[in-house]
Amino acid sequence: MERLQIHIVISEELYTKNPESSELGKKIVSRSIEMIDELGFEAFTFKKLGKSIGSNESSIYRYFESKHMLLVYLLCWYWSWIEYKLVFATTNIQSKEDKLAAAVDILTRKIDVDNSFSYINEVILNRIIIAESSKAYHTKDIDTENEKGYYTVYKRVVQRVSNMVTDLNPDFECPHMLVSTVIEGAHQQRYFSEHLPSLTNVKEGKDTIVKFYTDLVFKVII
Amino acid sequence: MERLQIHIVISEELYTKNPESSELGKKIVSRSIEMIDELGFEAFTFKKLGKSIGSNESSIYRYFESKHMLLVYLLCWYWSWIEYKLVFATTNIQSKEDKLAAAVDILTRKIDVDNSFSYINEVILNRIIIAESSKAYHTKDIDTENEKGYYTVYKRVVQRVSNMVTDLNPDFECPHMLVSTVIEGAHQQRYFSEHLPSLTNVKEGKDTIVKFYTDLVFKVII
DNA sequence: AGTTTTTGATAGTATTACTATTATATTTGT
DNA sequence: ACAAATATAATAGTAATACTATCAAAAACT
Repeated sequence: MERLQIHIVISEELYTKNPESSELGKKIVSRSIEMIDELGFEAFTFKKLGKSIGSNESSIYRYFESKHMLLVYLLCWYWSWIEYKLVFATTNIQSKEDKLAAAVDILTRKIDVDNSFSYINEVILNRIIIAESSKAYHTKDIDTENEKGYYTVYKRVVQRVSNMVTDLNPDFECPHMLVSTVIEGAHQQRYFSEHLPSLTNVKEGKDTIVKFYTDLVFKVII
Repeated sequence: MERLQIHIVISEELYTKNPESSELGKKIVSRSIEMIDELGFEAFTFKKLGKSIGSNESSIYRYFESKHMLLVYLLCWYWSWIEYKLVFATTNIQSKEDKLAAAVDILTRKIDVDNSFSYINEVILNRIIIAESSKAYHTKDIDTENEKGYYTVYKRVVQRVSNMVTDLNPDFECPHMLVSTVIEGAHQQRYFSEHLPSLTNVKEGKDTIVKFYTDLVFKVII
């Protein structure tokens, strides 16, 4: 991908102090991604993180109100990044079909090395999103948090792809449903293929998941 | 539905003492369903449950090793119950299309009152499955737990419906993927329609979700 | 050099997710 | 009816979690 001086801006409501504003902040974000991946979200704590980066628990709380908010921050970062990739990959594509196919590819493909953003490992972040993101919004606070706009970026990604669906078939009644099914389904299938393989049909080598959902989308919207 | 003297049997590995073997055990299960629904899985504790049923924390631990295992138990119960409904609703249907449609209906429909099993409220249990079940298998212990057979029933449900798909189209390559996408997708959409409505297109009254996934299945397997 | 800001260290709190022990009911077998 | 077996309740205790509060030390900026 083209190397640009771009920068992902995260809504102020998601942090207490902007982690991008200091070395410590960036370290918190980058190391937390690794640790959540290693330990799982439940076993991950700010105390362990502090110890691991040679800092203090209390310092981390100055950046993020709670580990829940850190997870929401990571989610938002991830979807902002996907949105950027999505827009980049679909502009200037004339054919509506090709455009939608490119979008589905971005949403369902396995993330491979990407160094656009120095201190964030997108490959690991992608694993976290797959394994842990449902824990962010399956809480009793979802409604107030949604009102505060914590999930705006994700919703915007769904909206963008829904528009491509509607462009192709203006009569299709459930574009959002289709797109969120594809996004969540693809993540789910990646998880299943590793841990509950009998719930899936992933074959070695070729990317069955991308093919399956691309095929699904075009068959459904006809 | 026909009233039968049937009984859902849960694998012994999922409990320390069978909750069906005593009044207290049944109370633990039925009240835990209500409380997890009210408080959410995180805020639900055995101490609160004990207090609420006029029993003691330590007594509950004699039935379930942990609240995680209680959740796994509930999941298993739920899928056993769905499997029973599934088999009941699809036997003796001659047409392969109708059979699959009946199966998809069972998997995606909103649960309404069912009193076959006295002490378990299936409507609330269904809400728990939708909101909390992902927390059961998104843990670092998934692989060992899967080996122990905690998710066998769920996998069997997917297998049964996959067989119906293959019956209709033996060349279709990803029946498991399709079926698990439908099951998880339908749950997800019900949750979204209540909490993140812009990710879905659910309309008042008619059951958009059932229609959407039924349509999807038949279009995809052609 | 002085002030502000940032970080680190320590302590403390309420709660959680348990385990262990002992006492008290309740059930059951004879 | 009574002892023995079993189930339940009450209490205490532990290590860890998810924080908050306070204060001192270090960096950074002016």
